[in-house]
Amino acid sequence: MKQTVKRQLKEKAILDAAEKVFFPGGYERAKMDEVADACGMSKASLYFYFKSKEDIYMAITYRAFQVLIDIYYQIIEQNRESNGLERVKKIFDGYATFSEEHYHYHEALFYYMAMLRNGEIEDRGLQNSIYYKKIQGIQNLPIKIVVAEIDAGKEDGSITSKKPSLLIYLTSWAMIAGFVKLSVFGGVGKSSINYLNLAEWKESIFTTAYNLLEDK
Amino acid sequence: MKQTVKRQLKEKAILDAAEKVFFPGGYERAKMDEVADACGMSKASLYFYFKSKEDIYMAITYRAFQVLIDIYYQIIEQNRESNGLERVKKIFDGYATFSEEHYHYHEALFYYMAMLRNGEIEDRGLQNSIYYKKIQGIQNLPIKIVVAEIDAGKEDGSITSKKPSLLIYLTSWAMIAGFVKLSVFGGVGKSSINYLNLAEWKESIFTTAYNLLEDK
Amino acid sequence: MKQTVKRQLKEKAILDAAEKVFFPGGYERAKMDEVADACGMSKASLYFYFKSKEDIYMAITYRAFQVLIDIYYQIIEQNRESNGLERVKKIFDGYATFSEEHYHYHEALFYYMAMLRNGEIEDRGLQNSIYYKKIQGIQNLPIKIVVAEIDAGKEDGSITSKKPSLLIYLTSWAMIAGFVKLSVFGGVGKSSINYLNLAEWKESIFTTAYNLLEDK
Amino acid sequence: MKQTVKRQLKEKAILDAAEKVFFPGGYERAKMDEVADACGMSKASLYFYFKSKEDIYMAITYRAFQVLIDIYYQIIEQNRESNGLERVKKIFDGYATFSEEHYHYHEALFYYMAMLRNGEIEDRGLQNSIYYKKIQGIQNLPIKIVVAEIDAGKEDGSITSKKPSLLIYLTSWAMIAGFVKLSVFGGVGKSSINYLNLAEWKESIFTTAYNLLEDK
DNA sequence: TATGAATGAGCTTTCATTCAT
DNA sequence: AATGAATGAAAGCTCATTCAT
Repeated sequence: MKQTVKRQLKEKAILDAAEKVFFPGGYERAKMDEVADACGMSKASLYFYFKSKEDIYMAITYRAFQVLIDIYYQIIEQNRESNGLERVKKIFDGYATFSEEHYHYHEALFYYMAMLRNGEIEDRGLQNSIYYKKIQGIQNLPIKIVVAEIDAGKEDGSITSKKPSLLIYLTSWAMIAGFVKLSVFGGVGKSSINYLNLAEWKESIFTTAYNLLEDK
Repeated sequence: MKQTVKRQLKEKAILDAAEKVFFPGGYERAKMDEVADACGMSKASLYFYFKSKEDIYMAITYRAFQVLIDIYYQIIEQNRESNGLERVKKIFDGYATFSEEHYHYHEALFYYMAMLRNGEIEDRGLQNSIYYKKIQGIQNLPIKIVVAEIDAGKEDGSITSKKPSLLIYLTSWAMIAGFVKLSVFGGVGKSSINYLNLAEWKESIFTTAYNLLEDK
Repeated sequence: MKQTVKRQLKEKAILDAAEKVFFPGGYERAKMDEVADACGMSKASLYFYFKSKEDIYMAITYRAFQVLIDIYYQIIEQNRESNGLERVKKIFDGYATFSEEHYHYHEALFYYMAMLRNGEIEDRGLQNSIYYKKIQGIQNLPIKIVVAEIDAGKEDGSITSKKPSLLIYLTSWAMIAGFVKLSVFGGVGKSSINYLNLAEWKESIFTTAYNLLEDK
Repeated sequence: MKQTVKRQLKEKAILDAAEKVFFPGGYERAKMDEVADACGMSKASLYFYFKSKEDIYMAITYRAFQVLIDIYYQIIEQNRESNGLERVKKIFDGYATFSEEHYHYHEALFYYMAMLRNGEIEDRGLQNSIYYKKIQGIQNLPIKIVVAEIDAGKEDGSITSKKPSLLIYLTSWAMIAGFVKLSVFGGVGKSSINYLNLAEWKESIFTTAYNLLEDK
């Protein structure tokens, strides 16, 4: 039992280091040497705990899913008393917070989805990665959870929209994810026309998302 | 003069090939050898026309901006008679079409923006790339163009929203871009909950975007 | 005493496993991990019982010598009544059987002799291997035994050849060993010219070998 | 044309170097770094001329076949006037010379045959090696050539043996190959019993081989 | 005794880039 | 203008061996 704990601690240390190394420059540009340095182990040790570089990346992606799912569950837990509408709004806020505070996890999620789309999982021989399998087990949870909450809101009457719950969620997700990706532009733009009050924009995004729940 | 034309033709050939090579697997995974093969030149020749691999990528990104801007201009041209609202709606449609038909350009645009955000331009010594400079000259145009049209719509009374035009555009862009990125999920999902009618979703996205113009 | 027995049992288990792992692909391609797996021990344990990978190989080579010598002794024992000629013939048969049934031991013997030739024993720091020393003690026995039998045959008149006994043995050994190595060709060849009846060939080999004993 | 010549020269240089590096310690122990050093090129250049380490080895093996075949052809050419028996005897001598003077080629031939036997060609992804394909084209030639000469000898009456020609050749080959492998023992043995006059032994080997042609 | 963990030192191979012609 | 050839500098991964417990 102790062994297992120790091992998990080490794996965590590696993943923590890997995140630091992988995210600034992207997966491809990161080097295993750097990961090893970053966690004070030898490169060979990395391979004792993980099968390959890609395996580490899959483990991080798994974390990304876990973190998002945890956030969702927590929000639901903490708003047990509220109605569905309130909970779903909080969830939207939660996603925005997640993608701002854990921008790299957000990226990892999208990177993973792109891999799914392109069929790269098999190209890269990832079918056997334990972490890929773990991800498969939970990759639909974020959607499932929120859709269930939207449904609950419809049931308790707080959400009046007639749109399919899945459609509501995905549209909101798209909007918020797009916002996160683009928000860089509000800050980067230097010409007057580009100037945008980020806070104001964000508020607008959320208003629009909330509106979806009310079928306006 | 002839020389220049010839050179441009070669450059075009290289970029056409590079697009085919770069996009399926991403910039990092693409190899100059493949680009050379794809355009029937020697690797060394590539370096006669472009300074580096990244330079080629910048040239492609420049193309991406050009293509989008062209689409916008064309739409405006072809709808000179309509009012601002109609033109802006067409522009939204145009962006969706662009990102579906030229998915790789869409990606290139976002890749470029990510580089801006992370300050990687300098990290990778791209400040001197001619194409980077060219991009700088037009990178704000897409926004400028659309914002101008929204303003026109407000002027001619067809757009009633009180929101800042930039905000309207960016929010719509975010939504549509997010949709494009996520639409994979509608197709990938196999469980019943994940099943989503893509056309329906898209319609919903556009309705929401259009609504932004009317301040509902 | 018990300890020693236990230890010997473990060593045997390791060597059994090592043989299975070493031979299909050769010594260099075999991995200690595989040996460990094959005998259900940890890699580290291997190093408790043997000094190194090469040491294990030396131990196997020692086994190879032992097995061959045992076969010789047994044949002699079982043919105590026969004359020298008969015993030597049986020994030749025995060698063929040995090299067919224990092909890997046969290979090990030759691998060892190649190492002797190239002076690799010292190159690889094997002088101190206990098993190398053990081998040194018996490496000449196979020759000695058979030469003695040939001499006996000459003495009892059953072997009429005037050739030196050592020469007779080595020539026969060469022939049979060469046959074993080449017999693959009889089977591999697909063109009609390559077709060879292996049994017929083997018989011819033995006839030739037997003839050596009769000085034809 | 000049280009091709130059390239062939370089390839030759690499193979010459590789032989020096590969043979003393064996293929597995050799390092590409050493090969590069030995021919004064960069390691990367090696990969410009050859696809992989194994490819180089296949090229060397191809050489081995070529050298042996050349020797056979030369002997036949130079003994056009003699009868079949004489030519075949000379060929036997030729093989012995080949395997003594080019011991490493001799080894390469056997290494290759072992690979065929074990089906390692496919295991190691060698099916696509150009040199593997080249080898396939000539691997049966040595046998074919000699068998044809034995047949010729039977025709002209100089070879009286009734044995199948293939069998005669393979038996002789086995004997001589075995001799080459074992001859180390004549030199290595230190005890009196091991002392063997190599020349005498060799003579005996050849006498035996020659006898095969006369069906004694 | 036994082993999970750790690692130094390599390994083959890759690739963007440059050079010589 | 074009390219075959060359290469420096990695990169990911491996493995026999050792250490700590």
